[in-house]
Amino acid sequence: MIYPMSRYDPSAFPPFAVTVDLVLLTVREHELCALLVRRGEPPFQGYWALPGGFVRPGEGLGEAASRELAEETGLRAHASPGQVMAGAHLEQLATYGHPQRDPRMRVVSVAHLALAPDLPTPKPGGDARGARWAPVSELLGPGRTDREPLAFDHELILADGVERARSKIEYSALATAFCPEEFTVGELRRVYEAVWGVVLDPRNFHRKVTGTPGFLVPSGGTTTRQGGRPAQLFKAGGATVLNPPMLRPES
Amino acid sequence: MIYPMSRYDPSAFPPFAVTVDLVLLTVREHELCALLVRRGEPPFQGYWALPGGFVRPGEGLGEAASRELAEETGLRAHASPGQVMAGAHLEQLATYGHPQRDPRMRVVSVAHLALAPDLPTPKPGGDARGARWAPVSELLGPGRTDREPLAFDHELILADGVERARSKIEYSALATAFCPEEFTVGELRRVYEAVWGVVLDPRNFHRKVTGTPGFLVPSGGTTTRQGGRPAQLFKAGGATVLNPPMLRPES
DNA sequence: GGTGTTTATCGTCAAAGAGACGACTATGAT
DNA sequence: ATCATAGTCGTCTCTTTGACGATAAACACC
Repeated sequence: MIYPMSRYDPSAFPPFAVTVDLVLLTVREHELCALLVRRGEPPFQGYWALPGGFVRPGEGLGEAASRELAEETGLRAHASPGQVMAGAHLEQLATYGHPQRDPRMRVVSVAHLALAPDLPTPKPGGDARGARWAPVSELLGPGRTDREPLAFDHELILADGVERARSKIEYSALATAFCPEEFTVGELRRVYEAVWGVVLDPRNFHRKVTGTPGFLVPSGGTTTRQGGRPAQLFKAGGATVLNPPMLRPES
Repeated sequence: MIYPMSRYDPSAFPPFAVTVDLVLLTVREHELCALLVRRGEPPFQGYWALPGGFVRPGEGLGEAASRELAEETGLRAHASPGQVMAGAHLEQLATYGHPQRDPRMRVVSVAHLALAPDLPTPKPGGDARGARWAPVSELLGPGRTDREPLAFDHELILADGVERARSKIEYSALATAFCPEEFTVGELRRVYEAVWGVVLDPRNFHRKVTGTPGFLVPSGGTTTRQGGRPAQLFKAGGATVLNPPMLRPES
């Protein structure tokens, strides 16, 4: 027995600060982008960072993430089991707790992943600090030694979030979270192309998504906003898992 | 600006206790089992609970989980990116932080998922408390209103861990973590059958796993420990993701 | 030794799905 | 009118799957 009798007494153990950080992704101009905010205080003052903040005393983790999301974007989302509401999807990503990840004290960050459609305001307001949508390729591209690093371990968190999003749109209907309420098959295809960084065959893609039951439901209208022949409009169907999955072309 | 200037000052925010809990799964006698320990102190004194404990001051989350695993089973594992070592796989599962999940104070638990081969000792020693392998079906089965509940929110954590394991053996080579270093195709098939709770066609399964490059590598020998015709022995190959995945029969 | 039982392994066949790509349609731009 | 742009429907082939027959090599029993 190498443990003190107080092993089960939480007050006997050193306190941690708990934060939530948000990997908020969207697709803008055919590129996968993440929301960054500029830090106004040390440490990492002036660095770009993922939006986030401390979990409040009476607040659950998902609640805190949902609140942060609303503060940054005005979007509403529920963090429960990957629920989509008011256009935003929010789910827990992973927790980062390296002892030295914050130089001031022991901080454990519960990162969340949020997927949102392209938002009307390029730089979401509601906060005096600077904020921007940064193309993920500029932040994580290999060999980009010249880029300015993100604060803390946020580059790692971002990479994990992007990887989660990339793999999750394979076997779930989550890609629709990047689209407005009504969208065309072509718009959905461009989401996949942007997130995966590939080009997909429009005909096979069309056959696949329209043939997967519950993925898309026709909403009746058509649109011509992409140019070319008018395209049928769809809404996200009730399906959450895709069986069989969308296949990411092997690179 | 609804935030205090101390928004970025961790010491200005209320402290949390941070624990790691372990969903440690194995396959025993064709059944998926989880390791439970009996609580010796309030709250939930006498209840069965997932093994776990507080994260120490200088310790990372994965480190803490790895230490707990070693304390409970003697197994070594590294939590880094799903690395398998000395027969055990360990990865972060999810974090649970409902404000009232521990009646004493605010505790955030970073749950980890561990997969191990059937261990020699039925009741792992190293700890004075009681411990047992409980079949998952007895803990989570639907409609079992008579079963004794687990401590805290551990039933939820266990359910999430089991679901993660079930889905992860579909598209990764993780099922081999349930097997000893050398194993036969039939033994691997029984792992899938136990975890998924289905029966699989031995011929199609054999074709599938031996045809997936990097999944299995022949180790040269054969064994007859299962009775019947001697079976070829394999070791886990280097592959971590299976493409195409194993398909769970639709129920 | 036979015979049955058990498990492993190979083969065959039909159905489903994926990738490649031709053809046609309906819009706007020039 | 012609062209460019996107969308949609089909066709063909190849791969993979699921169902299942057949054979092989051990052991248990008579």
